[in-house]
Amino acid sequence: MPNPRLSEKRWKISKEKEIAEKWQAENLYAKPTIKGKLFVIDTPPPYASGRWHMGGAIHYSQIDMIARYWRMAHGNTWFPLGIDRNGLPIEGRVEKDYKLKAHDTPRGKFLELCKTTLDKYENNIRDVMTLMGLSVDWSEPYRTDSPDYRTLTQSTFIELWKKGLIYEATKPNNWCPGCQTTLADAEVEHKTVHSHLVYLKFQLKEGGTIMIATSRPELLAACQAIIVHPDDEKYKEYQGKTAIIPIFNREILITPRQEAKTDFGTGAMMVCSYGDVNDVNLFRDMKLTETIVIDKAGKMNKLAGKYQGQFNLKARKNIIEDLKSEGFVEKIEEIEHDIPICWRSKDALELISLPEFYLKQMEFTEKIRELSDEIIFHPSWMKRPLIDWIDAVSQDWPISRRRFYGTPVPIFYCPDHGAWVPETGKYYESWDLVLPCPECGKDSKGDKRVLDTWMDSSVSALKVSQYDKDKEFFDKAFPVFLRPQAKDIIRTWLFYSLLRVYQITGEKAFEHVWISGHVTDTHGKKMSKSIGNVLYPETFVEKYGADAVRFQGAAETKLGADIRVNEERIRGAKKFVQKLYNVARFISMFEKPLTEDDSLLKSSDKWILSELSKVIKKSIEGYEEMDMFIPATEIRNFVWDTFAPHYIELVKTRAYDGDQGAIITLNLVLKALLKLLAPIIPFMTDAVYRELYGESVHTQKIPIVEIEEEHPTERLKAFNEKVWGAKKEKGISLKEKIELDVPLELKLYESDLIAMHHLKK
RNA sequence: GGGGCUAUGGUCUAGUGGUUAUGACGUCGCCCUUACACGGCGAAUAUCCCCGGUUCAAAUCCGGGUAGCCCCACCA
Repeated sequence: MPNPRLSEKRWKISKEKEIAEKWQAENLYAKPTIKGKLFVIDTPPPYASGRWHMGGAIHYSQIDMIARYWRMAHGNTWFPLGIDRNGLPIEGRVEKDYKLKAHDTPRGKFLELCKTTLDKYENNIRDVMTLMGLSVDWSEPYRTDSPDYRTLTQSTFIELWKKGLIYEATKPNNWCPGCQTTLADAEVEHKTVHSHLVYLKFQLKEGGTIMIATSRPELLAACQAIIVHPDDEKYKEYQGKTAIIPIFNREILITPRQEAKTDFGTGAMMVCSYGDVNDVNLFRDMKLTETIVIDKAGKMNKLAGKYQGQFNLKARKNIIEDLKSEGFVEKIEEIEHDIPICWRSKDALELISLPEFYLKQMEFTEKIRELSDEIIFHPSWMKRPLIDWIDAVSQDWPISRRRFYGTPVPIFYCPDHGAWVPETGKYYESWDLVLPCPECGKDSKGDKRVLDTWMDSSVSALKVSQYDKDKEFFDKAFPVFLRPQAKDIIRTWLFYSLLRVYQITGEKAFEHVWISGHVTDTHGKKMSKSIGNVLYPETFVEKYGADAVRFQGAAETKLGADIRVNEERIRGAKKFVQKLYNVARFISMFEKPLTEDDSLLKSSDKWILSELSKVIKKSIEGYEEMDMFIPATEIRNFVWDTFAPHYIELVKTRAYDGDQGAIITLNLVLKALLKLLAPIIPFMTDAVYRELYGESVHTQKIPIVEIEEEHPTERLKAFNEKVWGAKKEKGISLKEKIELDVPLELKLYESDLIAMHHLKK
């Protein structure tokens, strides 16, 4: 056996590290210089508030596959990186890690702790990204908490303020008692809880009683009306009468309103500030006076009388007891209903009125729907959740947060001239800053609040396209080629990005949007620390290599579906990487062919090349749809089911004899396979390509279809299987001779078949 | 209450009108055939969720269910 040029018998996964370093040294993934259209990827800036698990590793590997393919197929691709560092998650992490409360800690000190903690997690993310072989350009990562990035956020704020799209208003909004801040609707999740529906008798001033059902009896003190449906015969005579609130003995009016449903509870409903959004609307429409009885910590305030100081759940329990003992309770039903909770802390939300800044979005929803029709979604049905959310948007976006680690609201207050905004293009640490009023020069203090972190990340498309830095680059890069992201942030990151970028540029932010499912554990369960099913990438990379982890990430499920991490499958992927290496090693035994002259090719050679052409075509189609499942499985099946067992066996003898046709073909196929798989398994393919062909595979062009001929592939395979079966049946070894005729339709390949099977006539 | 996705051998999965229904893992035989035993050859294992319909023909199209996951929605 001749010496293979690939000397190592096995592919050593420890080589992945060397290769990654080589990529760095050669600066392979640098920002393209400007010529023609630029393909910029609006990489999701990972949030640096915790150790990265398999979810991040696989998600970003998939994005990397798109980036690598696009670079090889279309050139001019830039895969930058940002790190998201603003907002609640890091504050929560710091409060937990250091066992303190942000509101009780000096602001400067707290911000410093956030920074250090962020750096720690950011390093972990970078390590994992390097480990996974991401082809990001590390040279200029942006951080959303850097003065540079925050300048962009503030400048866009100032622009929109001047356009009149931002205003301050006091209206009831989602309040998280745990995080001590207002939240946007997009940050609200729902949870089903067991609760009680309490039927209460209200005395009427005019005599008699009316019964209402409520799940929030602790809000009785805030009750301002009872409504009944205008057509409800049961309550016709009650309309306009006055009821007396139990315990608090305040008088309220019974009013007919369409909103009351005759078939729920008793048909009569109390309206309090604020049990839910329905109440908010009724207060507004009926011009009721709001009475807030729950404070910002979630405790009852002094308006709640004897219940003051109790958390609302506790107060609810107590008031039910009191109502019972005073004979107001008719009955109590067990119910299940959904309550709004905070996306971060999972605390139950209250509706509280506070002055906040709002960004107008109601008047833009129609436009965003139109823009979304101009964007190609991968997969197409993922547009649905976005449209659903657009339809669900019901109020403007509250963008100010009563928190600390965020971009400060760039608003200053002159004692004489009121709120004003400074010039764009600079960073303002407003909470710690006093500026002279542009009108009168008087000291103007900055606002103490910060912006919703989505105000920062929603302009990432502008950041990566150099909107604020490089006009020439921006013109070539905008709208941004691709927004890849996970499905759980459609209503936040995707929606807000489309909104904000449109408000600034008047255009769609992206040409393509690629949305992936969740990465789950082996059983399809979301990974979570409390369940204890969290898997970390380092373990798998160490055992099977990043190539194998990536391959399973590509070959596991189709576009948009959830991805299950499965160790068995990663092991299977490792086998495939090894199999391909073995094929390459076999081919490397023969001297590199001097020409690629196709007049030297035999029928068998043309057969495998036309099979290869089909695989290339299908793979490219898959890659263009950004669905790596297609190339991964197509190529895998081709290598394992066609190329290795049939073609290689067919031409082995010829190749050992030094036949150029066979050797040229083997190399052509190998090169094509390495290139086609390079986006998915970048390490092994690069090592082999460099060793055999002297260049990096990642700087190659994706191959195009070369030969298309009709060949009886299935019959060829069937014949081989027939011979193997026959030898097996006779109990003879494969190298023994056997008497069999080559069928007529396979005459073209007769000489190879005879040599392969040791046929005799 | 509305919507999306999914439903195929023990497990996972391919398959958008005609196939002996793919492949992987696992199981069971046989084999170190000069790239590969992390391999090769072969075997067993499927009422293609249920009920109707369209069609010469349905896993595949249509209607209606059921189950799981997810999203949206003010049932007090």
